[in-house]
Amino acid sequence: MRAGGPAAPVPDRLARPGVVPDRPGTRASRGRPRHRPYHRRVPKPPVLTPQATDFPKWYQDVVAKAELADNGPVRGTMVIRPWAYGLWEQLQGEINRRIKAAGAQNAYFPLLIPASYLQKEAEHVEGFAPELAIVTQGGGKELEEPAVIRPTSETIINSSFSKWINSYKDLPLRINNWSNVVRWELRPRLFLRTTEFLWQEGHTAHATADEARAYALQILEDVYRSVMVDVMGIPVIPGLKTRKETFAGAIRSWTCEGMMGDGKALQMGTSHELAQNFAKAFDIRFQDQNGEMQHPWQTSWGVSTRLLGAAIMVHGDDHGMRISPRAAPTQVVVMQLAEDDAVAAAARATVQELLGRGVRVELDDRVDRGFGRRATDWELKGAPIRIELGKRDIDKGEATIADRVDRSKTSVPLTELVARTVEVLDGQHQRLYDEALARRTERTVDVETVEDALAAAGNGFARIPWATLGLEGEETLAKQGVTVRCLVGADGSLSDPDEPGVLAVVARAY
RNA sequence: CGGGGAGUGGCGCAGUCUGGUAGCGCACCCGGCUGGGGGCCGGGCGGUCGCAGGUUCAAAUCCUGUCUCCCCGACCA
Repeated sequence: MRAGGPAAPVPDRLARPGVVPDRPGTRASRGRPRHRPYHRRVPKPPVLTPQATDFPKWYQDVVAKAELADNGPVRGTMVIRPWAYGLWEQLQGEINRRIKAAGAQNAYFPLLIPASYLQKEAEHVEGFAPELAIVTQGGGKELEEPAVIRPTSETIINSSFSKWINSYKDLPLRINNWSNVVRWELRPRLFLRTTEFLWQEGHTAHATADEARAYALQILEDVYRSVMVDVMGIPVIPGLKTRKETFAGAIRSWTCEGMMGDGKALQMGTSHELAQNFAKAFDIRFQDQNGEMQHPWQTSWGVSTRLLGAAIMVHGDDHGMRISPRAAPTQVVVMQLAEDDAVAAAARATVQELLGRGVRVELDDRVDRGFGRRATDWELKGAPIRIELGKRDIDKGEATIADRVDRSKTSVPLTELVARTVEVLDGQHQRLYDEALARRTERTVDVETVEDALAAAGNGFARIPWATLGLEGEETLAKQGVTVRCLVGADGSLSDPDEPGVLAVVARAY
């Protein structure tokens, strides 16, 4: 940086390779089509591979320019800014509703956990010990027993479960906790792996192993996959984690894996079968119908603010974020373009009408800012639709609908404005999903050898028979930075590794 | 821990090699013009140069030490 004299001018656009900055510039305004792309055609960006250094750069640019998050003062911590937090709140709402529909209740457990609790489950402590933050002082005095800042809450929640569960009539017990947790990760990345992150963690206890397993899968399907697919518009692969990737203390971990814009995988949510491991460690027992004492069978499951990272990396384009209207904190931004009473009145009326239709709408009347700045800001944030209302429009009895998904603009009569807006809004989710699915399909290949899997993982996902890969193959790949993301049945179903025909999905991952 | 890079107004940087009045862009404030894609003109506010010590008449700049942050990899929601 300092060696070569003045740095080359960097275009103030999001830096993505091969993209000519598309300064809108002059454009003939006469005889323009009613539906038009509003950017000069630019060459498609080259296919980004996981090895390319540009995607992480692009990601960081989006996070900064769309004002999603800042680094906190302590390494790895994150300030979540309003737009990103608004998105999180939307996701929380959708997740919360589904969790409750699945029969779980919300409760809250403490941030601080006695250090000894972590010790009680051998694999669990081994898995988390390296990344614990530990409080050794309180009130100016050395604590008799250090307190761990929760990295996850299995231990403290199960210590309560042991008090709450006595009879088979107390089962199933299904508790969810919205919280923040701290894991001292080696390399933090905003949203994807921060030292502190927000999440929900569900913890349940059941009378039988089958019931516990069914519930873990129910959460995976009805809560996680549903929110990712139906709300965020992100196709995911539900599957089983390999032994190597299983949660510390669980016997099976299920995952929803998503493919990011550069072909890398991201684990977007997990659901674990804990068997009786924690029940034994915390002496949770119930008396069954026959009067026998038994340990319950348990699950735990969680999704975190990492989902926001996925939202950015799956749908983002050269102009910033794109968000499904089902998840967007604001679905429609009504832009008042001129300091003019008629325009202002029309803008306010449009906002009111949209509110009446149940649309999350925001008025942008910052007429003291240049139009370009305002439009670009909303585009970076990925607001699904902008309605542009200026004097020209009003005089003609029209308004402009700007669609963030394909960056098209359409002039519509004011009388049809709200109906057309809702129509466009309704179609956006599917278009985003289809785009992401098409990319994943294009970048997923079936292979038969470890070498081919390794090569293919440079571009996206590779599927290889688990019987062919095996534990050895998994190790070989891992040394090259390629991991088995999950195991799926040949027909895409959830399967056990022992079943014939099971496929391993391998990829590089975040 | 290994490999790179950086600490200079709020943000991004130049200045360091060759010591000598701390600069630029953006942002911000004021006034005006503009307003359909990151606007224009004019006027302003704002800096103990990461920290500590040393050399020197004089240190952002040279020397020694130290701290922190960022990026790439190993760990992981």
